Amino acid sequence: MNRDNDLDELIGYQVQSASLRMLSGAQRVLEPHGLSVAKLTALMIIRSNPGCDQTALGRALNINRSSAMKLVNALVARHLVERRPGRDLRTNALHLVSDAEPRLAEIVAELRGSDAQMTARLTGPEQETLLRLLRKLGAAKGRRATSKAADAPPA
Amino acid sequence: MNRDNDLDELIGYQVQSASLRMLSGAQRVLEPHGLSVAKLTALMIIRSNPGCDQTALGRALNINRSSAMKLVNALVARHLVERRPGRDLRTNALHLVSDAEPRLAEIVAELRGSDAQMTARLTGPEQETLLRLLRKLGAAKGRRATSKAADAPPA
DNA sequence: TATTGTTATACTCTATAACTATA
DNA sequence: TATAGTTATAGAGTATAACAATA
Repeated sequence: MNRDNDLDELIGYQVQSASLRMLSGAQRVLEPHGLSVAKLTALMIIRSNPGCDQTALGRALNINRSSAMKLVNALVARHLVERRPGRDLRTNALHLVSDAEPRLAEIVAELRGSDAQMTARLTGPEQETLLRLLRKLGAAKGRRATSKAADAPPA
Repeated sequence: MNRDNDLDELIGYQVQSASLRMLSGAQRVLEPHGLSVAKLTALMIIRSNPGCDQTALGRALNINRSSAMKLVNALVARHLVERRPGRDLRTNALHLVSDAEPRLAEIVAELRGSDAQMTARLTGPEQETLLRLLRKLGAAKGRRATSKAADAPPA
């Protein structure tokens, strides 16, 4: 197949292509654990913000309350997260369960291995440059990616 | 919200984050045209490979026959693509409709504008470097991203 | 009134499996 | 047998809208 393509010159398109390729590696690691990138990100956020509520988690993930609830349901079902009484009677306080921490560490280690494998084509300095440019591309300056989540205005 | 995150050091994670951010810009452009990134990519592939069949299109997009068919249905409904008789009686030959070319050109122009806007934070040389590294990251060497599409073995 | 969690419902994208016609 | 298209069905992820309890 001819892959000639007006889009190849767009950074957004190349980023998206690279993302899809690397995603497959991440999914190979995460699927056996019943996780996805979004779920793993949620776990990281909960770990860094113990006691946060579902709405705040949704805002951080750019999804709405309803979707955040489903995501938390899945993490609770996997015995990774628990809902404790929150700051008032409407609110849940999200916490990692006690043994989630080491499980998370193991998953991240596997992920690092997969990431290293998939970026082996680049030299060390190239990898550093790529990371720096990607971070610069995304460095928030008050603005956030627009989302359709009515319940999830900018964090 | 504290965004501390073990994953931020992973290239795959940064690529994915950047992809999600840039996707929102692309979607703003594509949605009014009833398109998505996958649909636009399909149009590019069909334009570069006039007469290709649906299964080949699916392979190129890493989706299976069934999904490729739905995608083509949507493009036909939008009067962008037509199915003509193929090389044998089982096969469709996919072609852009006659006026799709200028519509495509306009969409790509809009997309270029959106891309430029979203990468304005990087200098010109930085943009070139980023593009080069992303391409190097993805440069196929006989291998392809693994997919779950049973119908879509490597292209 | 506003907010949190929840439920019901729907849409998009993709997958698997089975069927039909053709090769 | 194998292949191309199709159909039916299902699952993941997300959205909107409405409701109850609480603030």
